[in-house]
Amino acid sequence: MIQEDALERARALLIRRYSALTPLENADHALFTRLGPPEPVARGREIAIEGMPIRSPRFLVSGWACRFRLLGDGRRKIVSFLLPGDAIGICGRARPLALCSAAALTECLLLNGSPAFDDIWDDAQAHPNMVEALRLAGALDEKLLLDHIVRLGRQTALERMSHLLLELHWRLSQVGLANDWAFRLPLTQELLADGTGLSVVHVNRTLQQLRKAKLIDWRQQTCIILDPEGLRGLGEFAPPRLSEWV
Amino acid sequence: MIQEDALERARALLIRRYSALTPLENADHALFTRLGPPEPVARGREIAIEGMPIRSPRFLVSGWACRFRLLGDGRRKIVSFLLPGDAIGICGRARPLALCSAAALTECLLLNGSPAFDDIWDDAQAHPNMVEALRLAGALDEKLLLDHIVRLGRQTALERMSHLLLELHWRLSQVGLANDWAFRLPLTQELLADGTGLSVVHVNRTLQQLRKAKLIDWRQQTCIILDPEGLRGLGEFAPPRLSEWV
DNA sequence: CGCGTCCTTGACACACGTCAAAGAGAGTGG
DNA sequence: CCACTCTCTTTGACGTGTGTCAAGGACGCG
Repeated sequence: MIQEDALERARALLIRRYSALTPLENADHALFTRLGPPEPVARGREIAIEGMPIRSPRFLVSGWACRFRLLGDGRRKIVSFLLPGDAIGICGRARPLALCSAAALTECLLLNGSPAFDDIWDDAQAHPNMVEALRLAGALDEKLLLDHIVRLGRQTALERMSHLLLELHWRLSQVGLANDWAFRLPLTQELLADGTGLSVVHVNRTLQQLRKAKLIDWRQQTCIILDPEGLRGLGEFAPPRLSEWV
Repeated sequence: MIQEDALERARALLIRRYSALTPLENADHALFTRLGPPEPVARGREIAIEGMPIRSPRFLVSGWACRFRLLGDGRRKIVSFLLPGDAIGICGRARPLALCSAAALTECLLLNGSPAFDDIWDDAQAHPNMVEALRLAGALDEKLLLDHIVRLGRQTALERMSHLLLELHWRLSQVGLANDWAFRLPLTQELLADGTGLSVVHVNRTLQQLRKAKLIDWRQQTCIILDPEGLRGLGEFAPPRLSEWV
């Protein structure tokens, strides 16, 4: 059954993602078989609403989403992009109010994490590695937020774009969604603008600049980083030192 | 003894800060008597260094500090300001690598939190409220980071400054360091620039604009918010809904 | 008094935003 | 298979918010 097949791939992806953070055991792998029913979300649909209680912990297993905030006059800022393998609404047993909204940018598939998390919080001793992996995932999220702040506060358009592309590539490669330096980037320039704090027009020009400089190639939702070193020189993106994060 | 006196005030401040997040019991209050020796830090001195292991959990009990990142060419971005009552390096028992550097902006006093945290993590059941307060403090930190991202990505200089001033005022008022709408703001304009992602010159002009509009007054390190409503209209700062954060 | 740090100003440059309109593709329906 | 529409990208012209440079104050401090 295609449904089963998708679920199997989702589990493999989650295991890959969290194993990269800290080695997991069979007991941990088993957690991923205990995920709730898959929930497909259509593009544009909201996944969370700022100020409303978080529903339940979920894993994004396919598609792209984002967390965002709106200002009174309609200006929008994308706070972070959510990629396959990312968790949504993990905060122990608590169900606090969402700090920002989240929405699907493409067709998405979510898995309810409640059963697994009930197991984990019921007996944290039984899953020390999984608890550690979740802690590291949280630290990684924070690192990305800090990167984002530096990007917005002190980098030029060209640098921001380079940095963001390198970040996205690194994250996708962690879950096997990058072929070498090529990856699917299903974002419109408007979304990139809201992500980088630029205007659409300027995003367009910045991308053209990167293309003309032969640093990247981007056609039909596929981005290829042609010159990783060159791009790094601009963006100063440093992947997290996972192996040393204890 | 003056030392003892300062310690007593520090404890009261911490209790006030964390009680505001969730009601604490006597057992929790007792934790704050178990804090390590006070560590004074001179202005400009580093408190943490990006990429180095975090030393131990500490509480900032007086003075201002900040977390920051540096870019290759010396550009600096202040990621967040640390105010009295804020914790530094809390992440369970783990001692991961610091995600960014931190430095004292004024003379600071830190208290080592290790003894108290050992108690807490040894037996989390014994201090449910304190654990909850720490979780909320973490959520609050994240909220502030998200605010910061929106500020940098989608607000003008005038809006950013208004937002930041309202945030600082709210945080200081939580620990009793604001007299109504007046508070001590021991920052140079250069630091405000690194905090808002602007240049020093533009910070200067922005502040003058706020002053001319009779929204604020700022002299000798004392800031007075003359027109809270006006400032809020610009900055759109919304204090966290603590009472509803469950 | 002289020095350092910080604030303030003015003139100027430019990165980026805004506005408007014209392509380019992907679907859709006839 | 051709309009037709929609969304998204691309371009040009132009405006402006913010940065940069450079110099001069103001103030505290030794």
